Amino acid sequence: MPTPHYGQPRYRVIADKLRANIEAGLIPPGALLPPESTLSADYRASRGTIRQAIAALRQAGLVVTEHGRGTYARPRPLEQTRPADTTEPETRQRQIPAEADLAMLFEVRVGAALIEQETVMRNDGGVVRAVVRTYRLAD
Amino acid sequence: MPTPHYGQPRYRVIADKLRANIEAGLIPPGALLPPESTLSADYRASRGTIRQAIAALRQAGLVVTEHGRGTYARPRPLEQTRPADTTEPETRQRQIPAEADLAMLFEVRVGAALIEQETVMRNDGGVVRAVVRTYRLAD
DNA sequence: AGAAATTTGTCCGTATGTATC
DNA sequence: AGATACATACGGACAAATTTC
Repeated sequence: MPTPHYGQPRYRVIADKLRANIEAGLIPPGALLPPESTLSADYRASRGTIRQAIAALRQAGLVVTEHGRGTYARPRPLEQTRPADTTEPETRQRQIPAEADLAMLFEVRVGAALIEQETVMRNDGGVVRAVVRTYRLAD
Repeated sequence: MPTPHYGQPRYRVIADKLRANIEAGLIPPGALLPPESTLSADYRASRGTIRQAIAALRQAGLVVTEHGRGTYARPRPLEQTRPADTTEPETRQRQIPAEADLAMLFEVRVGAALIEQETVMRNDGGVVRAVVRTYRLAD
């Protein structure tokens, strides 16, 4: 068999099928995907091609892979309820005692009161993109 | 040659060397990198390994690749122009293992690699006004 | 315009290393 | 310690896009 990739390459096709299975709930969020060896047999593709497909899903944020363990479907493609809320950053504020590193920067004693403001930014899928923590003196 | 990847895998080492060459200006911005076949000979690595290294640079946004044409160094990653302005925020970036709280937010296991970017903002007198720490997933 | 050469893209098979169970 | 599963690396082959002659 040569390597004809008319239209879409095989790894793309396989990635799309896996994506469909995940989004359809056939592979529930948090569950392990079948191991690469099984997928290789199922889709009649080499392991390298399967890995390429999984890499595409990983880059799309649909799965996470852990060495020696497996590849998990991402918890929550979701939404529903709340129309525009998903892109809105969540912010929370609290008072904390200064750790050594922050105390040094602010030139206060360790344990001095600081205000920590934490903002969590997520993408449309609800996956955390970044966490921003801002520290100021309490006063 | 077997496959010993003690410490760092070969593709990582190669990627780092290429990155150094780019950032040192040895490969000027916008210029073509040597073709994969040449890199393969230069670094005594298979083409697949070279492609892995380039993929890492591409993901890092340092290069762009075009089918049939080649891989270009990206115009300007960052830095230069340091006007010694004391009120300018100082930013520093490093990789850290995820603490429990951040691991939970990012949905990774404790100890996973995170990028922490810390910016220290001072007033005219040099007193720290605020510290902003931004966390993202490494890679 | 067309053919050849160049260069990246895809795919396979195999072997071995490393992490987890 | 053994089995399972992902990671790295090699080599070869052919496809597809671009450039060159």
